[in-house]
Amino acid sequence: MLTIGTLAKRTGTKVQTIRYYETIGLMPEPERTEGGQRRYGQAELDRLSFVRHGRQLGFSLEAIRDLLDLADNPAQSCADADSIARQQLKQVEDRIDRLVALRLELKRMISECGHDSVAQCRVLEVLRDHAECLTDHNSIGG
Amino acid sequence: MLTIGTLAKRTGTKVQTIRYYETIGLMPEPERTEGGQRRYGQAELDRLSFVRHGRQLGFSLEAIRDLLDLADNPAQSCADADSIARQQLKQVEDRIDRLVALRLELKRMISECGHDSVAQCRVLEVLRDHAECLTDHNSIGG
DNA sequence: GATAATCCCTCCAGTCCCTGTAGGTTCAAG
DNA sequence: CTTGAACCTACAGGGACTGGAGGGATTATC
Repeated sequence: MLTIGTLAKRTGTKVQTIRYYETIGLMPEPERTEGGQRRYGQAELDRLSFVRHGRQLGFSLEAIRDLLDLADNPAQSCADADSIARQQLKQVEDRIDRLVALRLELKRMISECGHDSVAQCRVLEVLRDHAECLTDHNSIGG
Repeated sequence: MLTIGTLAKRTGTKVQTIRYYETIGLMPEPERTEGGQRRYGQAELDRLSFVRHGRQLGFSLEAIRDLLDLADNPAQSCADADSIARQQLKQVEDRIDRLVALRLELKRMISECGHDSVAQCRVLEVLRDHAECLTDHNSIGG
């Protein structure tokens, strides 16, 4: 029987976040001690690990909820899970592309800077000048 | 003289977002027509492009504000801008690493799935089983 | 068995970065 | 001059947490 703090540490989650997951129905209401404190078992540890891992991988809580629903009703086909994964893969590749472009830009900014002299600092120009060519009207993320 | 809608289109921003940037002081209060509608010029287009580009590249509004402050006071050294860029680069590389790991995971999930049969669908197991090894107690981002 | 440190509880407000809606006004085209 | 799109303000909501106040429970130590 794990306390909420232990569960938090084991999964790299904040205690409040676990309680938040409970309020939105992503985590079940756990057992309580006589004093009213939450106690968790292996099932909850697994489930929270799943959630956290999904979040770290960029899934929205909504997508994670869908996957958990699939897990809770294993009699269904995995086509749904597959399509969720495919959708996610696209977004992930998009993000990687943009971040790689950013990395390049930042490296160039840093290499062109570092002279401690305004005349040679092009950080701001770089960011401004490339604004239009890179505007792709996509959502920024979040 | 550009309307807010035109500015929005040119920069891939929503109209409300531009007004929001104004309320938080990231964009200046623009000229108005007699009727009270906002009209923008090249300076605002540049500034907003800068902001959006920064956002697309993963900068927080706070970091962007810092950079804009530097741009507004060009008499300072660029050491500050440089350190902002360096900090950002680290975060970007972190995110890339995590996303690349995710991509791999997702690809494996998809390749192992697609059989439309529960017995062979390992999506959920993959996500759960790898939860602990990848827990790194880092912030998830945002 | 008392005490102190640490953890836990609820409730609620705040953060970040927008996004959407309601109800009304202005502008440009035909 | 009328229509319809675009604009205005003001405010609520959303996603995913995060932090704090004020108080109770548990555990380790003396």
